[in-house]
Amino acid sequence: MTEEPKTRMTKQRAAIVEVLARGGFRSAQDWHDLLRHGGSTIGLATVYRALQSLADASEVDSVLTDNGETLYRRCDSGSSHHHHLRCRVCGAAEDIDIPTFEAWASGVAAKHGYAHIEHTVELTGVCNGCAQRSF
Amino acid sequence: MTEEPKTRMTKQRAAIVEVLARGGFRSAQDWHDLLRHGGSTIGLATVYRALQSLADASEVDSVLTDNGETLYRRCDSGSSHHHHLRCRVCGAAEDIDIPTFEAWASGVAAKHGYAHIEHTVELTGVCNGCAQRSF
DNA sequence: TTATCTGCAAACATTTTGCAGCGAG
DNA sequence: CTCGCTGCAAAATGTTTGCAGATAA
Repeated sequence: MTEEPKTRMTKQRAAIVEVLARGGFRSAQDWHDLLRHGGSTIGLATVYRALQSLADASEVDSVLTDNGETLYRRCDSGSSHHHHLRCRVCGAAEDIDIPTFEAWASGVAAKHGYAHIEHTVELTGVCNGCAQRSF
Repeated sequence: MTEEPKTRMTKQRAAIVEVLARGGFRSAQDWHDLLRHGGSTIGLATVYRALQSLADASEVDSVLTDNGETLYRRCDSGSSHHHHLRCRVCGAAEDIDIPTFEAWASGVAAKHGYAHIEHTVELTGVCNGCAQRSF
């Protein structure tokens, strides 16, 4: 039988969930720094493992930056598939809807004879606040 | 003064351009394997450096996979900004047009007060041929 | 000639894994 | 008591860099 191990709520995992609650996209290492900074002695590997399992459980979103780092962010649980508009300067992110995009993607795929489509859409920019600060 | 070094057409660079000509997205290491397989004794670092400089010169496209690898492909020179529909199985890729996407992206960005927008759109699937082969 | 390119190996950065002990259930 | 979780350090991966010698222009 295929039996999934059940997740235990440890102090470390709780700490991770807590810092994640403050929102924003950060790399695993950044979250780790944040935790240590807050007094935790949690290990980096543990953070990676926890973020991985949380991502599997769809409790965090993960996106890939241009330089190959993975960023994680607490996911609005219950909310289904969506995308983000992220500020390159301050890391803030808005959840955005793609009303026509999903349909469009399937359409293009079908037209080319492709099946099992997956898509990555990442929008980045400079938010209002950061724009005023920089220019 | 800022003086850009000018590119020399060496045997290795020519070999790289040649294998790139067969099309498809491949990782730097895959291109390297392909070259060695074809009798070249080119070094991996050279392949990385060449792909980098070709990418700077917009002669190759590069995309980032989910597992952090960078894939490179000869770019249809002259053709402007576009996106791809790539087969996860055989690596084939179609250039696709996004008529409404660019406009939509700017719209969403404006609505949220974001400027200097950049976007990444990557579609992957299983192409007709591979689908028949697998199922 | 001479500045760029090359191959090699070592350096890097990020993420994953092995292992012995800890601790939630 | 069990079995998953933890921290540490070591391994793995993908990419970049330093250097001495080769080579295009």
